[in-house]
Amino acid sequence: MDAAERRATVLKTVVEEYVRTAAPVASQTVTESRDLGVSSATVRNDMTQLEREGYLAQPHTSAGRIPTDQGYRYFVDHFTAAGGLPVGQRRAVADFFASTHRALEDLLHETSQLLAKLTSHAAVVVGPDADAVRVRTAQLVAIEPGTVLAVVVLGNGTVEREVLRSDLEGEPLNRASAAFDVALRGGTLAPNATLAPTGDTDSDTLLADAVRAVTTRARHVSDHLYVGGVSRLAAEQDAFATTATTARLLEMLEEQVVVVSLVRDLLDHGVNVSIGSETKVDELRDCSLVLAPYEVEGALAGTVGVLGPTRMDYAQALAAVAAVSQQLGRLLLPPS
Amino acid sequence: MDAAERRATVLKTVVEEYVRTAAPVASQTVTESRDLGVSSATVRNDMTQLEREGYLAQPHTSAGRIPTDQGYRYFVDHFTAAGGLPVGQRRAVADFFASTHRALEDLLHETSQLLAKLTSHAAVVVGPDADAVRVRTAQLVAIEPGTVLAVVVLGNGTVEREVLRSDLEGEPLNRASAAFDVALRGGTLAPNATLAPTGDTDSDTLLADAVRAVTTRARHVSDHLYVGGVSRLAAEQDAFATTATTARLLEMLEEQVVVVSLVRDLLDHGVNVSIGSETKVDELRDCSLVLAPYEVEGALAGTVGVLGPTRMDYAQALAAVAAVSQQLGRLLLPPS
DNA sequence: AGTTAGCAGTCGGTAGACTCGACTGCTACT
DNA sequence: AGTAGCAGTCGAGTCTACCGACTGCTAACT
Repeated sequence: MDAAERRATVLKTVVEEYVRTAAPVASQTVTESRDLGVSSATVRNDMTQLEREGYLAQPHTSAGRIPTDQGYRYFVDHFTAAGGLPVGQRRAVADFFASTHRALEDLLHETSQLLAKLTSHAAVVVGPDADAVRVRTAQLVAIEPGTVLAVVVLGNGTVEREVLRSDLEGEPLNRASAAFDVALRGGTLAPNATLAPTGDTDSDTLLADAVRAVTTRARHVSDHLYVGGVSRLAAEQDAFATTATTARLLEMLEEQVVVVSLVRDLLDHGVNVSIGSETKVDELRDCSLVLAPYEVEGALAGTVGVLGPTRMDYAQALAAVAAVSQQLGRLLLPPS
Repeated sequence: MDAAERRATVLKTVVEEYVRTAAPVASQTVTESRDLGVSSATVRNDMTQLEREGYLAQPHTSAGRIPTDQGYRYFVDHFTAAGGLPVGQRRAVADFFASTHRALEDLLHETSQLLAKLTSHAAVVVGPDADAVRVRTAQLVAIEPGTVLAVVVLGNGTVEREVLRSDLEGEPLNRASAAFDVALRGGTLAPNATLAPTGDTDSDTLLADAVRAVTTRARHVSDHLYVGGVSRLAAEQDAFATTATTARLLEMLEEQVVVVSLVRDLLDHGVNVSIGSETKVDELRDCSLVLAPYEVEGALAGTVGVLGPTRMDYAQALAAVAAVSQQLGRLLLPPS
């Protein structure tokens, strides 16, 4: 083992110990927890170099080292190769997805809670970008006198519906419904569908209403963020500076839009783990995001992620998001 | 002003001051903030008596007094008569409900956030008990080959839908749909509807499926708890003993079921304000709930509430829930 | 050159002593 | 019944000293 290799091992050990104990790691702790065949003095030298290179930091002069964001980054990139989930957890995931038969919203919500439970951190589930989901079928149905329901089935299995006011019924409604289907089917819900006039004013009005309602609503729903395990954030308080920090974090999660676009943005750039200040969002300075996309029929359908302090068990989090995203994607496959 | 009357005023002042400053209130503070025409020594005597009677407590010997739960109770029962909301807030509520046109779920969710913003506390919105909502209309619609959508319109304006697998279409589906409507219309979604056989096996199967799916789902949805402003809870940390307390509180809110049944239970007993340990739930020992039911067409449709520390501006919270619940009820009126 | 033992130096955290000041409760007086 | 005044209590803040957990350096060793 040459010197560079040993330093990498020292870094690895520091990260693991720090994640485990939350206390700065001393050189002696390193030599004790792992047989490097060198003394603590040598480790000390390695540590000073790792600090010079930016992988470690010292909270104060006479203390052990803690990893910097860069240190975690190196750890994640080099030491977290595809670990599986422990059997117990793997089973929990399987059970959850086997026993479930819920509407999509509930499923996603409960998935976020499952992930939170698995990792003991907060978890997020983000729906697919509205522009990326294709319409499988669309129609208009009279449900009460004066009330029409617009129903849209999406590629990821969601059924969106929107209540509309209209006195249309019978054959004119059927024509409007057919036109509605033509306008949307196969396309995305981006609000740019061209509407073929049906030749009937009432139908045209209803049609326009329906398309507008459905497109705006779809955008709304697909930008929805499901958050599970927020209580973990409060429990992890000590990792954050002040209670005000936690409050700001919760606020951001409630606003949803920031996190949703952040998650999408990260995945667009192929990033699966974003550590501390790598995430450019100030509120997330002390947090890391571990993400995995889930796919339905080969198409990106959404993202699951874990949100925890930078001091997090990345290997475990990666295994958890991988397992959950895979199972979730399988479950969402239309049972054709 | 006789002695008893003065003591009540002292109690009132202590509550108001403590709510404002979060610091134990000294006898001198009372005489300064309100012209009682007596000296601080007299107030001290009043305070000892109020303490003996259980309305006030001393954190330690040489400190001012803080209200007990019983003290808050007296305050709420005697000094919070029907205050209105300040114009600015009243306007904010009106604007919110005027500009909104959303699906019910989103509306309730955003209502909880509105209420949180108004009061600077966490807010909850609880849907109506599933057993209390009547079905306005129900039907089955083919949306894709092999897929049928069960649509149920409820008395409070909700539209529930459930995706079912069935190859039924055309006339047999229409018959099943009619039977579905007959089975549910006018009744509640309690899972006890009697199903009249249609004489066709496939139809009967679908019908049974649909009824089962809809009843279980409705129960699920109506037990849903919308929580807004959780970040406020974190910000109010100092009111709670430890960060662990906050975490437990958040956990409970995430579980939903405890809070939902608690809220329903309280309202069933005509309680609008539940203070600290009056709420028998341990996690809520330091919290108060201020509730107001909202009604649609004279029937109880749900509840809005504020969840904050016992040290809360009750008058303001009461005004806020009253304004919001009233407007929400009005908005949910079917625009007939 | 890399490694090591040993030792001096740094600094956070804790414990104890002390003071300050914010209150109360009591007593004696009006 | 109400008040003034005073003694007494106790939390909170400050200061000091000290311990101990580490490091960084130096000099010796392989």
